[in-house]
Amino acid sequence: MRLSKGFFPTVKEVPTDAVIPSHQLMIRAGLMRQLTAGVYSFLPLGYAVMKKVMQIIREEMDAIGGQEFHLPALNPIELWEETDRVKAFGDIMFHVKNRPMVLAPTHEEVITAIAKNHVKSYREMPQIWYQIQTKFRNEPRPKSGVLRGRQFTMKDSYSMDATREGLDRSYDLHAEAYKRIYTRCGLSFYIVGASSGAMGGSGSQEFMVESNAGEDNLAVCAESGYAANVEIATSLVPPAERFEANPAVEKVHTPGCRSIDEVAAFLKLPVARCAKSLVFMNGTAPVLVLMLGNDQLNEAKLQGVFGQDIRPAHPEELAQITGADAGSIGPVGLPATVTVVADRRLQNANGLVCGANVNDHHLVNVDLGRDAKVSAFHDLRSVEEGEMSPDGKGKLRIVKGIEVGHIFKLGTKYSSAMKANFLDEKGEEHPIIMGSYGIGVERIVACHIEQHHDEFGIRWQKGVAPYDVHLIMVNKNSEAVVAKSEELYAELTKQGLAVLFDDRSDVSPGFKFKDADLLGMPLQVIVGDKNLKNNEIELKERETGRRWNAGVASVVGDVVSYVRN
RNA sequence: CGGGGUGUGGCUCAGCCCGGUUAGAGCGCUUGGUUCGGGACCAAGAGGCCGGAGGUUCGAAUCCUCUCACCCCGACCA
Repeated sequence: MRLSKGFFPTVKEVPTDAVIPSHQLMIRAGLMRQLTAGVYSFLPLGYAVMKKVMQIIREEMDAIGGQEFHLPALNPIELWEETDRVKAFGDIMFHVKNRPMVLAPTHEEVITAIAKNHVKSYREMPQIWYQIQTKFRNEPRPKSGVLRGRQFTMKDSYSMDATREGLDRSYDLHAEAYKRIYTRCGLSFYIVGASSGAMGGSGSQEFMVESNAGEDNLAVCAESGYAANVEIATSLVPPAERFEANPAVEKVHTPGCRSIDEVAAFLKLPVARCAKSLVFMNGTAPVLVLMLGNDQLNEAKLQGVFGQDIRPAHPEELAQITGADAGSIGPVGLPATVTVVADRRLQNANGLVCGANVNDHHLVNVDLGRDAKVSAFHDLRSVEEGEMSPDGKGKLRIVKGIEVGHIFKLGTKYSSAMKANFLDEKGEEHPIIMGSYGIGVERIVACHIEQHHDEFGIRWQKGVAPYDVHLIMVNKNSEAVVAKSEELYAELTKQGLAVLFDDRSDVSPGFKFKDADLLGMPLQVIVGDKNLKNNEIELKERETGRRWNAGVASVVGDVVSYVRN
């Protein structure tokens, strides 16, 4: 493609609305333009990258036996009522105003509807069905360019198996395919254990790219390779102590002490002797949660125990339930209607300080087994930077990450709800055992830029670069330069390379070099007067900035072998 | 949904507090000329009912009220 003919709207100035590098560069390099919040038009150069990424995905999905579908984005709302996900998605799902229809935010329902009608026997499985299509989600706050949009492209696939073992195989196939996809897309990534959230199901892993622009926090350990979303991450931390002496509970006056630090300082006890109480409402049922010291409660873990509907109690509710305000609440002497759960670190603990359920008073010498009715101990705390990895091999680091893929063992959640059943070899009917596997296509593009750019622009890696080489005709006034540039353009194209040819006659050489660095093709071929007089052509590697000259006679071969590696 | 910020030519912004001729700059664009290896120069041009509606005033980009859009932080996030 000739730059003089094509549509490549580059911009020198950083767009005001873009704050992260990938967003800025996607605008500046003319990959895309925003239409409205969370909705972007892909311009030819950006779409060329999208197509490259989608092709890689397609090849790897096909390689594990995937079959590509094209599914409707417009769905009857009844379909989503069958699985109760109209409610589950809530405001996230776009509803059509003049028909009882919705815009699909994902495709479990449509896939399951097809399977229900056509997959009737264990003999017909396993199946892997996928699509690469636009999804719609009414994100409350779109942000970071294409990283969180209201309309985006997603590859999602669904596996159907007759057995749990089959599901495990399908899941593993996807995990391996995903590793190949991200590697081919030039991303370095973590595979982390994740919470399956509202998708349901038994197991899930996320593929995460480390980035400051990320919205998820990960606990990673370089020594052991441990990596987990902090929503489920664990660490090796000692439990609270158990003391021999176990005196009776005593109520003490603790004026003005609201936080754990204040209470510990006032009583001259270590923070690790304190048990912090938090009150939640599980629907209408109050739940008191105990954490050791200043351990942070992990609400995702709490939701794992009680479900999605649990929420912090309001201040009025606190007083009503416990008789005290936050800071003086505790597990001793609560009404039987209050469920008490505690973090595992508190198991068997005694000698604790807790709120007395009377403002400005605390209890000391509390033995949770003796003095309170703790119904269960769970892992409820958030891990902290610097704690030991659960395998004990090294310290945890907390990093931010961008989710570029998520794989789930769904099980039978959707097949049961929609009665998508099959007959096994004994003639017994069972719901199909499903998996669901997603990849955000735009996120791969944005993450690629996040990981491969510098102050001058993008540095595409070979696998996803929209063009293989950027051919620069430096000086249009030199007939020799023009002729050689045209010749190279024709010849390289003939060799099967995708060539972006800066043949513009109305911009200065400097302008062309800046544009080439901004657009970021892996190799620049620079045809200029001075080198040409010596029968040489300059080559520049964008990644490293390395430059070298090739002889006129060998340059085509050199470029071709560089591109093909 | 809470908190903060911004809307002025295609882009980046000034002007607004303290109302007062024809609303500015740089970049980009058009025309002509010069230039040609790291975002060139000269000259002449085109382009804006200052996000929208209402109000105050002799007079509003500027003050007041409402509203819309976008961005950021938080909440939320299969």
